[in-house]
Amino acid sequence: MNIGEVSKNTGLPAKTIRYYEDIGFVTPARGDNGYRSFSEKDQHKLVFLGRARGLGFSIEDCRTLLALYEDQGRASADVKRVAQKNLSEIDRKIADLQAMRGTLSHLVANCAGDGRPDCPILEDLGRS
Amino acid sequence: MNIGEVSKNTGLPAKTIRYYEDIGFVTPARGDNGYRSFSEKDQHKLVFLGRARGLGFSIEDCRTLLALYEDQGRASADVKRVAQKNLSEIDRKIADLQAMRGTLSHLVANCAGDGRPDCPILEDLGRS
DNA sequence: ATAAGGGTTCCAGTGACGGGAAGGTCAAGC
DNA sequence: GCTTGACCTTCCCGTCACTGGAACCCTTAT
Repeated sequence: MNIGEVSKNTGLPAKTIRYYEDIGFVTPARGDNGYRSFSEKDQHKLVFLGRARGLGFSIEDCRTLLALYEDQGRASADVKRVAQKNLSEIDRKIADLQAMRGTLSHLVANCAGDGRPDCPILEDLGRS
Repeated sequence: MNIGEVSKNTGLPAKTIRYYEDIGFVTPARGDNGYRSFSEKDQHKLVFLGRARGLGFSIEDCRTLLALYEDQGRASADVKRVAQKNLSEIDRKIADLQAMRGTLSHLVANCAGDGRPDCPILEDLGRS
């Protein structure tokens, strides 16, 4: 398969697939014309990676997960540890965003949003 | 004031303050030795910027907010619009993260996390 | 005189790609 | 055979908001 078809099948942009080759996630064969020739297994890996990225795993975590995926003798504890770390990270990000959201929504609610210059948002940002 | 003191007072790293000068947020005077010499007003702006960044506003939004802050004839509607856009963006990010969190926490909960290779996390990522 | 602790500029790197240029290849239609 | 258009290739720069580090200058205290 050429990269275009793999892109369509996996939902990953061709640019991303080339990048994933650069960083060693897949190593597709090459045809005589220099085109990448992806196997089913390559495509399957890319689907795996797309899903892992979609769950917020970093590239390095994906590398670990892919290695575990291909290691029949893995311990599920190793997988779980990576996933839990990511989960904690996600929780931290949510908490950060919710703290921002709390302050900001309060300020927005109190701003008249009319033609007058008085604005609690700017007052808060500029308070001494 | 030298950059070190301003850094301490504002909580912003000196590197960040220099960067904020580069992009035109502040234009501190210079002493004979070439050192930056910050006024109270410069420092106040930096505090403002630090708070705005802390609420998730982008650099470009900060630029807009700073201009509005310094414009006595502003309309609070202009400020509110910027803030609401940021709030929407934050909401979108929270929703994305919570979707990840939902899937991931479910998978983590179902993973034994022991020495055996069976792992619902990898199974899900690799499902066909 | 020296050492510590400021300050300065400039360049490169981060994460995970995306945009776009310059060019090679392939299949279809005329 | 020629052209057209869609596809593919590599390469390099840009993103965002900084951060790290090198190489060097200035100030103050000992």
